[in-house]
Amino acid sequence: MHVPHLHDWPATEAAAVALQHALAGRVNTSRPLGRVELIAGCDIAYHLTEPRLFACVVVLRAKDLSVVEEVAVTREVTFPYIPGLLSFREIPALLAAFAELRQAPDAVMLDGQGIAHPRRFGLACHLGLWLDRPCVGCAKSWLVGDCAEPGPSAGDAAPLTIGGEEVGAVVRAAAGAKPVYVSPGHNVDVASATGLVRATLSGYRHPAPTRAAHMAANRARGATGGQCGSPSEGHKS
DNA sequence: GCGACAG
DNA sequence: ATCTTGTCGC
Repeated sequence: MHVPHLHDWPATEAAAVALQHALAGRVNTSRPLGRVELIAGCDIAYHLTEPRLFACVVVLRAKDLSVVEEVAVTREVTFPYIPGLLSFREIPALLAAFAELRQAPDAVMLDGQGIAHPRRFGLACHLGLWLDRPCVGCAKSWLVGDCAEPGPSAGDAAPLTIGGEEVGAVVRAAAGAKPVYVSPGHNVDVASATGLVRATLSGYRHPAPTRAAHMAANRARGATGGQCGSPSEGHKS
């Protein structure tokens, strides 16, 4: 799919924060999600010893959650991990992966926060702006906000708020599993973001799109990234 | 007194 | 994110 240029990449933490403030105002989380036939899940796996990462995008048919396309790319890590600035580390590679996609998905889901972010500009917001497409954040852990423990059953959810404002939901994707933190990234409202996650539950801790992407990313790494041979039988020098 | 920091 | 073995439960 075609990915238009949005901005150049900042090299410093201060510049990145400034860019977040500048772009946050362009995020739209007031619109319900329209028809979703194709949904993309994306994730990244890191090389075990080198500063390199593997970005993967998996497109699923919303109807039956079957995989229709998958693409993986590898890139050099160019930005450090700083809580609140994750997108600057992972988006460049994700964009490269999306650029190789044959079909443009109707919605995107990823591991990370949307507006449930200190500056209301999490990974899902940033990627959503770049792709100019509905994007939902589905993180494995808390970053900001207040919430209650969701019910014990799959699909149970509790609102996630910041200063009284509802920014997302904590969703139990599977009974007996730790909940997931959902928040809209761009071109989706809180209800639709939560609805999309609940509509793609597959019996595991993570919804199908993000789960498939996570596995695909690890597979991509395995082909060239992971260590080879056992630690004890490595070449001696 | 204060204290969750995405991946 | 990544390292890590066995183990408890369906």
